[in-house]
Amino acid sequence: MSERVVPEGSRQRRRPTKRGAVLSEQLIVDTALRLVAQHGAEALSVRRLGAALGADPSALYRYFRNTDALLLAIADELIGKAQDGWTATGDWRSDLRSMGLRIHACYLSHPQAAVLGAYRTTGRLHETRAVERILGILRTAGFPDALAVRIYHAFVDQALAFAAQDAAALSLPPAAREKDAAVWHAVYGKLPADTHPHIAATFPLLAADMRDSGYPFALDLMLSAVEALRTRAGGGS
Amino acid sequence: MSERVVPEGSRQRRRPTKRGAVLSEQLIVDTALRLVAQHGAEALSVRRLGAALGADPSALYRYFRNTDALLLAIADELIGKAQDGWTATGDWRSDLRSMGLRIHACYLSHPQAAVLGAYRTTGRLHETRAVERILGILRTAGFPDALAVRIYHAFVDQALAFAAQDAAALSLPPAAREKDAAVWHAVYGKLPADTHPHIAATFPLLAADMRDSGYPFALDLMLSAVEALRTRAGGGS
DNA sequence: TTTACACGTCAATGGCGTTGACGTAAGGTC
DNA sequence: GACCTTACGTCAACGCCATTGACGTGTAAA
Repeated sequence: MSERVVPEGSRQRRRPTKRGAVLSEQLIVDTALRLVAQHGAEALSVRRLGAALGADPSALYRYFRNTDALLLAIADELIGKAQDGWTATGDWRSDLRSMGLRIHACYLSHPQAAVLGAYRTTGRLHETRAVERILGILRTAGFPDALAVRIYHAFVDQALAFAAQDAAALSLPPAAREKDAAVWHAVYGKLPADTHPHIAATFPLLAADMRDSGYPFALDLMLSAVEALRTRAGGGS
Repeated sequence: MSERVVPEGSRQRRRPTKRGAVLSEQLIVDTALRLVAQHGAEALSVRRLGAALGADPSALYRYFRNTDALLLAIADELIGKAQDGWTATGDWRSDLRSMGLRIHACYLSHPQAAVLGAYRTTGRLHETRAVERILGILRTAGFPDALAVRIYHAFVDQALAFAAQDAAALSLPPAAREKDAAVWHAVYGKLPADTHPHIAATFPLLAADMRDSGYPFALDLMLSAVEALRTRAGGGS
């Protein structure tokens, strides 16, 4: 069997579907994002996507080898959205900080899609750009290569992991989400001090703190530690 | 339709299956964990689990309302396993460190369950015990309550987020996982220095570092930052 | 105008979770 | 031991899923 997928660049014969849609990689990814935004991650199937596009489901296999390839394309689109309009200030700490918060915020604004792609390596355009930028921030700041790489890895994984985690919680079915939230008061608020003294002693603080994401504080902790490493490693400024 | 599931406590008629197995909630959860451990995440389906138990797949619906309930039961088992045999040394930093690494490692050994359970608040026994322990470590170390709570939150979310993230990557179908790994060499190794100078300059380091989880280093960074906070906040020792 | 083939369509395969109906054997009662 | 109730294992079916090979049509190049 010869390859079914034709790379987007060398595509020339575009033929409308029965229902008049003219397909393209971009149209498919956009439609998929819209589908997920409107009906949740579980609404994303080849069959439904085909229906939303006005095409036979199997037509998608002319554009993506399988659903996994499609997922990667969607994930990369998200990474791109997160970086749109970002510019470096030259201060490594605030640059990393803004980059991290942007990734987190962007993924949270497309929670269902984030869940699907946050742990993938796409190797696509937007991803390589992000990698290059973050590595650039660190190396320009004077971190030696080996250290810059380790920090890059920890930083990126942390941003994506928190983003995926918070996105996943956001995209639970409303019933399950409310029930999970209620557990804090229903269970933790009622634990007796003799069996759970530390929870009992801090409960109001705990319940308040757990309502928001732990990411911003975790990010600042990481950046502080990195700053300490930098001065010790002999950086200046 | 009356409820199909009978709570485990009030179960009295145990009837062997055709192939001689006597089912129970515990046996099902254990078998599911074994299935995942032996044959990978994709081996966990109701039909295969039924086969592994020597029972008709639909028999499971006498014990769990649906697969989600089954997966939550499995996840709860995981929280317990992560803490089994853990004891405090009294040194807050190494206690937090071992707790974080345990959670991470335990979740990674059952990826499928970890993915589903890591962002849920169950409020069940094992979970409250873990919360109490971690808060205890921090408060005993002298952190004031408000700070202890913020650190607790960042620490736990980070451990669970990384665990879920790495577990998700692990539970990809083998084909996709290998492809993601291969991308590092196929794409990042071939980026030219004029468009991606930082990636080109650090590629061997990058490819090597990305093979492992970023969590241990991220955890150490967090602990270092916390230690700095503690001395500044006026703790002793 | 002709020709080649890209690509949308169709039909089929084998997997999945889940459900309603059914009968059998287990347990309680006498 | 006989009888009843019903829990629960089994069967068959439904509708979903991703994926694939064959087919034919319309497009674009020659």
